[in-house]
Amino acid sequence: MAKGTITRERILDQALRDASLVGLEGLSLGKLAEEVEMSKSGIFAHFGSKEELQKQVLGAAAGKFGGIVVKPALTAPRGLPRVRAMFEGWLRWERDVSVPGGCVFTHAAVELDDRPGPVRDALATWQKAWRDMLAKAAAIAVQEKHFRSDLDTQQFAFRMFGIVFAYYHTKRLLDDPLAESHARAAFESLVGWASL
Amino acid sequence: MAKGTITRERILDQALRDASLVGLEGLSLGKLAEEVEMSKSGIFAHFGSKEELQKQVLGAAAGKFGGIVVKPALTAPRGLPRVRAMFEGWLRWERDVSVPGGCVFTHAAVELDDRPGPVRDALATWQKAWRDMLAKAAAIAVQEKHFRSDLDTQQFAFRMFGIVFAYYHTKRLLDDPLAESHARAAFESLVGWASL
DNA sequence: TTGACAACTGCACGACCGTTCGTTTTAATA
DNA sequence: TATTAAAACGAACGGTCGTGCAGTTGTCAA
Repeated sequence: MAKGTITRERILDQALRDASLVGLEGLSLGKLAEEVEMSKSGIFAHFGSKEELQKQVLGAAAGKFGGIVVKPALTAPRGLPRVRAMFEGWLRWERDVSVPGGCVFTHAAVELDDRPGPVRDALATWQKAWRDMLAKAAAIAVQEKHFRSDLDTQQFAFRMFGIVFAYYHTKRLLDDPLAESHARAAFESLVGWASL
Repeated sequence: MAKGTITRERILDQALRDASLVGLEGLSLGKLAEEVEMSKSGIFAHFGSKEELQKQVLGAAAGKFGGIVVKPALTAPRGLPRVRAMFEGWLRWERDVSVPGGCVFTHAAVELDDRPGPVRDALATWQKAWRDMLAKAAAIAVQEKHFRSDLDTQQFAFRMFGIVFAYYHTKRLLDDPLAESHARAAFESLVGWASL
């Protein structure tokens, strides 16, 4: 692997950690430069603009998310087990060391929902893809007869998002240690609702 | 009313609109000064620090929230009707003209969850108060025998938060026109779960 | 009408922002 | 080892940020 690529990945790893803490807008080239012990212009040269850096941070996050959540879930058996694996993976992702400040997508979603532009577009695309993966997994669970046949799979995905957002909020802002048990209870109830 | 008070309220109204779009960190005294047609230092003099401005913006938001959501809900009959009124008020709040960028609490919650300080503390206090109001309303619904007696009211509040967060995300970032119907469906299902 | 105080302005400050550019160092290649 | 391209640096740019402060304007009571 070329040296430039290695450096770029080190920068992106750190930028991802920063972004999970302060958001994509909060990213600072100067701060980043200190953290990876490079010059500001050296970092800048790798991306050409802050916006490009932000896009690549989102891409890096999507890569990690794929490894931590999506890939393991796809090895789980089709149907309910896979849906469960997605939920468990999602909770795991929120705690992962690569995003010490919590899910960077959640942070970015709130930051960017009123700021049109390519970064927002990229984020919306990732988020829709994940939502549709959840809905698809639910549809497969219907096929496998784990879920009832008249299930609204988009509604199912909507509720799963809700549970994870509430988990994020309850745990991170409210510092409530019961957040995880509340999330699991809500998920089990959701599965029950989908099953019959 | 003293002139200073009137000006301060005009500033806070505009700051609240700004904060709903760009967050509390994104607030800028310079931008605010243009918008209310005052000097930057004139604005600054009213608050003494940006942090104090942020706290007062949260306070102003809490005031509006009280008027738009809490007060109407408390005039609704005890029990399920009041719980419904809270949900409907919450959706109304997200669309209110005073917060064109959506719920300022949601934005601030994500921004501040990793930034300790008095602003974060103030926000967490407001949010816990609202969560506990929801739980209390559910408890009253249990009293009134609208909800089952073994209902976990904190879990109920957790799920209601989840539905509203998912609504916010689906509507604002994903631009999905079905967001509201998904939210209502999820809420009705929640009420069903709590009822028996 | 005058005096006193609140409200507001204008200017300047140091710090940090993203970005540009010419130069120097480092690494790969022949 | 000599050549060449990639990678990183350092200094500077124009701009915005929150903050401080001396001075001007406006308001209201005596």
